[in-house]
This record gives sequence, C-alpha cells and structure tokens, in this order.
Amino acid sequence: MAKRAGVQHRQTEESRRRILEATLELAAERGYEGTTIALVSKRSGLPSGSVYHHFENKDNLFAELIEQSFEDWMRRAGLHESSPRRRAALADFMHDRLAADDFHHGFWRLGLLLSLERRMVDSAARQRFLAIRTRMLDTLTTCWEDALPGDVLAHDDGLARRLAQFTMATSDGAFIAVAAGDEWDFRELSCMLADALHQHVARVTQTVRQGPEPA
Amino acid sequence: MAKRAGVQHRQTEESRRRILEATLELAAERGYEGTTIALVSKRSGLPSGSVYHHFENKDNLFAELIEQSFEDWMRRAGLHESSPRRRAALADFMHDRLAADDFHHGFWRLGLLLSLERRMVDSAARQRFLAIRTRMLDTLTTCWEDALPGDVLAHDDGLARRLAQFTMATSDGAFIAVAAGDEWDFRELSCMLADALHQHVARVTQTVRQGPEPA
DNA sequence: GTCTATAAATCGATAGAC
DNA sequence: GTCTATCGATTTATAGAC
Repeated sequence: MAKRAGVQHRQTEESRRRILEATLELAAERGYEGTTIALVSKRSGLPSGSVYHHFENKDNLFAELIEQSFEDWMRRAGLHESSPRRRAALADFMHDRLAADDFHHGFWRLGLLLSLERRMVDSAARQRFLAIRTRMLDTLTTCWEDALPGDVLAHDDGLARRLAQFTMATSDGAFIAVAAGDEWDFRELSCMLADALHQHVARVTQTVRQGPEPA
Repeated sequence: MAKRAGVQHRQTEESRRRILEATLELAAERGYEGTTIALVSKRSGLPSGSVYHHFENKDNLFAELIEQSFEDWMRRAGLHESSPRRRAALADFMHDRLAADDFHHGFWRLGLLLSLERRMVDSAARQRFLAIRTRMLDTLTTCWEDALPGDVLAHDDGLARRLAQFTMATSDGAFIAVAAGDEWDFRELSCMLADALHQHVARVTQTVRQGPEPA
C-alpha cells in the first residue's frame, strides 16, 4: 500500500516477480494441482509466508500469473491489440504461434489445463484465461474479416468467426500434439493449413459469385 | 487368481466395474489430481481398502481405466481396427467424433489432461493413452492413404500422415473449444474442415499431375 | 473380498516474532 | 516484508479384523 520508500517498493516488485516466475515454471511442468505453495517457495527462494503476503491465495496467484504472462507474451511477440491491420500470412501466424519456445513453455499450457478441468469452473485463474482466449478469438475474427472479400462476408456473416474458431482449434490441437510427443513439421503443417483454408475460401467465393454449381 | 466359485468371480468383476465407472466419472469432472481415492470410494460405494485390493495403486487404476474406456468406446462406436476399409466421409468422422456425448464425457478429456501435464511423463496411465493415440493416428493415416490417388501418394509419401495429424489436431482443438465453453456449430465446422482438406488435396493432385503452375 | 482404522506425508493457509 | 513454526484438513497407501 504505502510506497514511501523506493527501496522497499523495488524489493516488493522483485519478490512478486520472483514468485510469479517460479510459479510459471512449475505450472508449465506440473499443472495447477501439482504446483504447491511449498514448491513455489522453494524455487523462488522465498518462504511460503511471503507468498501469502503478496497474493491472497493460490487461485489469486494463478490468476495474476496468467494476466502477467499474457501481457509479457504480447509484448515480446510485438503484438498490440490496437495495432492497425496486422495481417501476417496465415502460415506465418500459425508457425509463429506453434514454434515459439516462450509460447510453448509459457502460460498457454496452463490455460489449456485449466480449460479442461471442470472442477476449476469457479476458479478466477480459469476465468481470466478464458477471457484472454475470447479476446484472441475476436482478434482472429477481425483478421479474417479483413481478409475476406466484401461480397462473401455479406453473403455469410458467420464465416469469419468460423474460420477464426477453426484456426484456433488447429493451433490448440497442434499444441497438444507437441505435448503428446508427436513429431511435427511445423512449417509443413502451417503451410497445409494455410493452403487448405485459402482453397476453401476461394471455393466459397466462387460459389457466392456464380451461384451454386450444378449438381 | 483362483476362480473356483462363479459367484465370487462375478462379484469381483462387478466391484472392479463399479470402481472403474466411478473413477471415469470423477476423472472427467476433476482430472487426475482432483480424483482422490476417497472420492472414488464414496461414489462407487466400496471402501478405499477395496480399491487397493483390485488395483495396485492410483496410477495403475487410471491406466486400466484408460484401456477399458478405449475398448468400450471402440465397441460402442462400432469401430474395429480390423474392419476393412472403413472410409466414412471426413465430415461425418469429425462430426461423430466431436458431437458424441459419450466421447466428450469419456476418457478423451482425461487423456488430454495427462498429455498436457509434464509431471506425468512417467505415469503408466499417460503412456497408455499415448499408445492409444498413436494407434488412432495410424488408423487415420491409413484412411487418408486409401483416399488419396496413387500418383499423389507416390509423389509425396508423407502427405497422408500430415493430413492425419491435421485431422486429429483439429479434432483435439475442437474438444478444447467445447471445454472452454466456446459455442460451436459442429456440423458447420466439420463441413468446413472436410471441404478445406478436400480442396487442398485437389490442388496438390493438380500440381502433381500438371507440374507446378507458372508463377 | 469387504471394511475399519490409521499411518505417514503433504496440502493450503495462518499466527506472530523479528 | 521476511521468515519460522504450525494448524487442521486431506492425501496415498497399508494393516489386520471379519
């Protein structure tokens, strides 16, 4: 609360940072349940009492971790939600999203774990992650809306969202494949996704403009 | 071991079944860590001592659960790995896989959880699931090999496997989307995947037969 | 095979000296 | 803010009566 002394304030920030860092490492390795306060205390070098001084409880610790990690990731990836019309090629988007180490080792794995566990429905950490996920889906939808021809959009206003859902699903699925130990050629598969969706959009566009093909 | 008495044998089978059933329900709700022996005991109606009589330990209980659930699911879905050339339309495959309730509530959620948690790498349950997953990937690859024209296969012998990886990734991603609470129109999205991959294959086929298009 | 009782370890969280 | 010590609940797993 009181930030009279700059030194104390800096120490607080540093302690918080160390705790969050330790929690992120452990959570990526062991999930929510597997990350105990005792382990966080051990890895961060601070006693468990300090953890509860900086964070209300375990759930709150994870919620703040997800928020912080997301902002860090956005910053490091050079992404800003307000950045105008960032429309990288889809293959590049997928490749970046899948191949980046700091993404793999970061909070997304934890988020997927929280998403899958029904018992966590009331958890603040899970809700925080789902909110972030929704924002990313909206951003992806906007990307697709920019990419689609106007007449196609007008003909089927749900298409952009479905393409966005599809892109995210494939990305999440690829993440799981890596976690499961499958061997993936990211570049090859990113290109395949990009081409498949491109061809699909081309066919839909053709259908809209020429009317349905004669069966 | 001894199966002298049919009654005792039947009682053993029944107890095992009840324990596995209770574990599956709990695991789908609460994941691996969240499913405690005490809860299994409570829901199955048998004391915890019985659980340890029928199963060596918690990990072993989960490993047998995954094996059993997979066989049940295969049976109920009418699938047999030996069934000759089962080549349903891809859209149907995706739709069946995604929309079936007994699949959602079954062991796949647990398997994905086990896949994502690195701490479980040495777990027998996780390894059992990954083995099943590999078999499904092989089956999917065979499906694609049957579906692809011979000359395309000869030109790129990795294509069928990549298409299989892609199909499974999208399926897993869709599973996560449902778990995350996204609203999905399965029929719509299954058709989109089917068409996108169909168009992709068509383009690859054309390229193989005509040589690369003039840039 | 079923069930009670409990061991041994660990969990999240708190109190209070410093 | 840091840290020790610990509470009460819960965990996996076992011992042994029935």
